[in-house]
Amino acid sequence: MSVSHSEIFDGLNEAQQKAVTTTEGPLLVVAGPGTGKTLTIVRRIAWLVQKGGPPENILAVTFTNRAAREMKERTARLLGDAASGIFIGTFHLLGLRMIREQVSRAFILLNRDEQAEVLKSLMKGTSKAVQQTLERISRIKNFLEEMTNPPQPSFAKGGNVKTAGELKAVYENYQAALEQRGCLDFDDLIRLPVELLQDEAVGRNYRERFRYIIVDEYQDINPAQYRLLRLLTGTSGNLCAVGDSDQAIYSFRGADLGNFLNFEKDFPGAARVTLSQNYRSTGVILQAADGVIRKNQKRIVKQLAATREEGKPVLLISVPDERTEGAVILEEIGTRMGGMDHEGARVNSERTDGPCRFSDFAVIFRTNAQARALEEAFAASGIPFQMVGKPSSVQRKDAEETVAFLRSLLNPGGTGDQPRKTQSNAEALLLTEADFFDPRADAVALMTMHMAKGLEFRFVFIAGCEDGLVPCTIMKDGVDLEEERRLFYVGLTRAKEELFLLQARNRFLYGQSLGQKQSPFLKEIPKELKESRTVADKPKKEKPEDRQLGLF
DNA sequence: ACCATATACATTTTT
DNA sequence: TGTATATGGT
Repeated sequence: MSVSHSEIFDGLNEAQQKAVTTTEGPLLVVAGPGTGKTLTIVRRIAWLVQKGGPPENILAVTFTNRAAREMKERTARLLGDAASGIFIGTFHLLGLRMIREQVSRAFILLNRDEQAEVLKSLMKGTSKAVQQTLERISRIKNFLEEMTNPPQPSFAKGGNVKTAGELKAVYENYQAALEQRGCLDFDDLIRLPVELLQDEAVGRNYRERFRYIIVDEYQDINPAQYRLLRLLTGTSGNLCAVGDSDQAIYSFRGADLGNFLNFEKDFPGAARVTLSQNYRSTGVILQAADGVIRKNQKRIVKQLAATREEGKPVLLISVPDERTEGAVILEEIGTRMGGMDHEGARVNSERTDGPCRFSDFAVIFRTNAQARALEEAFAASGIPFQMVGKPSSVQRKDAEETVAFLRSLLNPGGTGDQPRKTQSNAEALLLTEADFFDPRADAVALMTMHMAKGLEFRFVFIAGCEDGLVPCTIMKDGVDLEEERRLFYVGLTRAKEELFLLQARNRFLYGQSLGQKQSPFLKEIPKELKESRTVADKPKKEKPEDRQLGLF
């Protein structure tokens, strides 16, 4: 084949090499942030191909289109044509393909609004009640809830709770309606393949085809995805589970960290490789992050080792309110960008780390409600920024038009004889708003901690490091503190060079003021790693940021 | 059918 | 605080 031994192992450390070459039997790859996880997976795929097996035997699944795209591109770059036979894609794309192969090529995939429309016609109640019922149907389809279970207390507040019997009836009506219209919802893309694989012949077919399975972000799989994998793998199959217990941040949606923690019990004889060499962050950032995450109990412990310099201390900045928070962030960005000449080219960049681009900066926060103040500050400054996960109005329109067009091509009662173009385009329906984030756009990225996973930036600002927000306890009690800590950890470990943690002493959110106390997680960062700065309550008559902002 | 006003309410969300 | 839904008047 086209790829050489040295190309596969070039630049890999020992652990990465082991993760690449341990191909037979179950394998758990514990991959901390910035440890070359994707590189390792890509090289593993190359190794499997180089060993001579058909590329069709390889299945690599991820959660996001973003991750799948990256993996696909890098694999193609390394392997060329040989890469085309490998399945690299999201769980949902895999399910989609299986349904096409086994059931039908012509069906319509319903988005959330369309689901609601279908359900609305089948039940009485407010649209809120419809949403809640939809949520329960989704939980059932993902095996998070039994159909016969009594209603969860968390659903009781809407006042439109269904008994188990009522729910069952609505569920069945809903499914019948989908079937009648030739529709599937997103959950069906996993649920239905799980059902199909129960069939002995179908199961055997796919197990023989997918001899080598790689699953990225294994810590975030939910029960439905777990079942799918189990059915594809069999008991002694070659399942390579890659993930990090410390970055499990989707349990609120049914992701079950237990799958990751118990992998070795679950798959007896499993080998384990830990990738702990970190190539992303400074030593200080890694130690700070470790100081926080080590407080968690539910984890597979690993000690990240820095390969970069120690770096600057983490800067804790206390500001009077959320407006100052934005201003301080802008000021720090301005300082690092230096001035610009008339053409917009940057001048004055004598940093050893190279000149900065706007895209080297990210502002990360816990709740979307915080975005407004920051967005306003950025908009007023003229510094280019993009909200990750929220497409601009132009992008939204684009996406809507594309989806509408694609839908117009699909005939519900189709014979299954769709033109090829339509078939592959239909996969574009799996695209999500997050896929419109353009990493090459030279703009500061603003996003929630959840959206930040998998990304990295030279300079990271975490806004709203206050008790009540980090961890986020203002809305609900009984918050999973460990998950909140992981979320903060994800935020911290996005930073390559400098990390800023901002705390507003007063913050107006949801019509009330918060933020007297700083986040308890800040105390978990060893004090020798941090430096504090306080911006006084009353700024002087001329705000310092005004001068700096004027440049842009 | 429409608009104005009241009132409830609020995390995170890969597909 | 703001939004989104509910209500009440015309």
